Amino acid sequence: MIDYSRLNPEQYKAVMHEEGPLIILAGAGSGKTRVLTHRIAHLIEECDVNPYRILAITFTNKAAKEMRDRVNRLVATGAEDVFISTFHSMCATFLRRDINVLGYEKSFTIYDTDDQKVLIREILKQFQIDTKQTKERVFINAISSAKNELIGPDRFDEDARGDYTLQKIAKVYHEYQKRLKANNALDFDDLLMKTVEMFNTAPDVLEKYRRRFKYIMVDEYQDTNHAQFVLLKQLAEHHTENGVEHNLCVVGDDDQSIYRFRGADIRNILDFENQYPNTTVIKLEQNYRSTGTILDVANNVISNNCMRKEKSMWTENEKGDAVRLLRFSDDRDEAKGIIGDIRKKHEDGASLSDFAILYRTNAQSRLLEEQLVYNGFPYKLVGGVNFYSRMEVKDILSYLKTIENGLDSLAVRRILNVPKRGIGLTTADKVEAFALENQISFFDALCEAEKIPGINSGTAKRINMFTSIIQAIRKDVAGGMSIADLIRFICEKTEYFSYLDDYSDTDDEAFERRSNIEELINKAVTFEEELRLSGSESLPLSSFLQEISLVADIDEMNDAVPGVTLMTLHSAKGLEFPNVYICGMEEDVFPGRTYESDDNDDEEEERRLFYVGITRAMKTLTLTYAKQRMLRGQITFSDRSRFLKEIPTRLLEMDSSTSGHDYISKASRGKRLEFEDYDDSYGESSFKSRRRNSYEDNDYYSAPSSFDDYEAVSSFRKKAPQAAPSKSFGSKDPSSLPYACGDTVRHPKFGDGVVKEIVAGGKDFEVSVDFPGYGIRKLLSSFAPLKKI
DNA sequence: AGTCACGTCGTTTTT
DNA sequence: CGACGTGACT
Repeated sequence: MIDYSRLNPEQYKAVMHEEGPLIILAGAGSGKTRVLTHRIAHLIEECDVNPYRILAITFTNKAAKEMRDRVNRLVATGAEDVFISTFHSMCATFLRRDINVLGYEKSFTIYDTDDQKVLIREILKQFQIDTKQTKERVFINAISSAKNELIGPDRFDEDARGDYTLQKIAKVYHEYQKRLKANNALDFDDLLMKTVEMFNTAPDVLEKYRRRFKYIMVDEYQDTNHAQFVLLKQLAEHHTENGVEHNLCVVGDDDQSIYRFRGADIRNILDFENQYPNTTVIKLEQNYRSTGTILDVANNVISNNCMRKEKSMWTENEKGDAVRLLRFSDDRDEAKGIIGDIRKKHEDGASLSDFAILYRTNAQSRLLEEQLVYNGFPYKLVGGVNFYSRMEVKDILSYLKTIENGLDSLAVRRILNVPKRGIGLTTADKVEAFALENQISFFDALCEAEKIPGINSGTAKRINMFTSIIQAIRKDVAGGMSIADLIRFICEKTEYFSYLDDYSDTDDEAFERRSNIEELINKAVTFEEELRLSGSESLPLSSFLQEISLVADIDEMNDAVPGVTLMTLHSAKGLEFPNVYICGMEEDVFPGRTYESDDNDDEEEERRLFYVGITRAMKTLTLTYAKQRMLRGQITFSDRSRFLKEIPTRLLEMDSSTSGHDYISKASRGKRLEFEDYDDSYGESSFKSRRRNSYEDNDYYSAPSSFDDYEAVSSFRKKAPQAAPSKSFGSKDPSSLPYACGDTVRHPKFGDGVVKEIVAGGKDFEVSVDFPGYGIRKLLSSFAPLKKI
């Protein structure tokens, strides 16, 4: 029996809704995930629906995992049969089964943005297009948005008539698709577009899914694009003997639509009722997350948008603290101030995991990280350089791809001369030309290297070395080697580690790169274990490659690891934290440059982003800005964000120690701040005194205050996350390790864990450590940056 | 073929 | 400022 007692009347109504289209307009913090999970549970437990016939689509893998866990807790059995997935993974799964109707191999690989860039670059070179005139970005963006609109190269061509630039793009688009197909690869946008295409081409395939999925649920509907809209329309026609029914339930909040830049079409949510007649509309307007004050701020800000469905969020929660607005002289002071503030609260007993610092662009994380490291605070950074796009990881993945699917020329080309084999660019180009001419793949051309004109026997020999390594590995894989062993095998055969040593500038860097490979091996182990447990019959290697090409940064976040969370406002969507800081509240930072046009749409999207940020906060919200900031290498002065003016002053508290003036208490009293009144331009002297004023009175505060100190921090930063290299390298005696069984150790990535077992192997020791939230990890003592604590 | 040094350009945001 | 690509040199 399911417990519905914690649902409010609207939530209950949504949960009980069974047949027919349903749109749930769920404001921030209104418990929409609770509604979705309860609805799934209700269908399974009380309506006797086979879980296998329910499809739930989320925005990220993390959200999907969370949803599955929660459904699991609600229903007795069957939760694992519900198809819970992201749009992209779902499409990849569908395509794996039937993409052959479009003339692709089922073993297709998925190209990430880097691969995309490489391919586009090659094409531009081939066509001798001057990238100074039209930058490659333009091509990538144009192709991507075309695909999101389901416009193929031919349609694009037709539409481009009369426009020189568009025609140029059309030509590139054609070639791009041709090459993708030749490489048996799909890019992210293809996953959606090709699925729609597959359904159009093979109605029987579509019918299979239409019959299967009787109930479809979509989260974050406001961020769907046209392709996703069409895909849903295709899928949601469930045929019964009485005709067609649309058991499509979408959940969204137009105020939280923040992905217009990547094709999200807000009209999908605004027009849903017109698209599906007889739609039931339910609004969830009670907020359970934030204090009254925070919600009040959010409502005030978002009310400045015109393009929105009217709704008003309310809460029964207490009013809580005022929202703080802190001013700093520059970006470094801002970082110091925020971390100092967290430190204060932490010493008063708050857990570091309760804090999140949000910013507009990833570049803003650096100074914050510096301060966190300086203070010795653990932190979790979401975004930035993706783990899977690190050079060494991409290298290994390219080996895996080559072994799995020799058609992916991009992967083959990448590793052809990695580690160095004396096969240069000119040779690779000759091979490519030969492959093109003879209509064979790049790899097959390599196999016939001696036949390629212009390649001497010496070079051909070296090429043969490469191809025979690949073929040797392929043979061993057929013998049923695990992915983890396969990676180790690749590293061994190619002497990859010694290549890394040569390649890296410092020992630290080499160490870091090795650790990343270790980490990849760990991920492979975990993946294969899960795959085995789930009883899936899909091929481990290809599903592994698919899975990792579809992980988002946010998916990698682990809630069990303690620490301050750092991420962009975009990544923060769907999350909540007791204490939230939003930094860089300045014009040209947030909102970012919208100089192109006076387009209100851009401003409104930025405002929604701000709204998303505000509504992440449960207890306290702190907004900060700096008068002066380093922006792409230039010191720039900027004004406060226009959004700050939209917050009534009665809800704000300005820190007088940072402002240096007591403007607020006098100026406020119910009316809005007129920021122009406070011209806070100040000279060097006040800059210094402010600096002193801010935090020096805190006797525990010891962040660097001079440039020299800062230099010390930088070098410290480099070393801090890593433990001293193990002195036991080469030794066989476990007691020479700085830790032993039962000790608690710290890992920069996994946090704290307990050493379970130490086994001597090869040159060093394999240490098993139980990290809460990650499970037991096997690490090599000479690689793993473990530190006893 | 591989290395080094210089120039350029750039920043949203992400599946 | 720093990453990255191009070009000249060994």
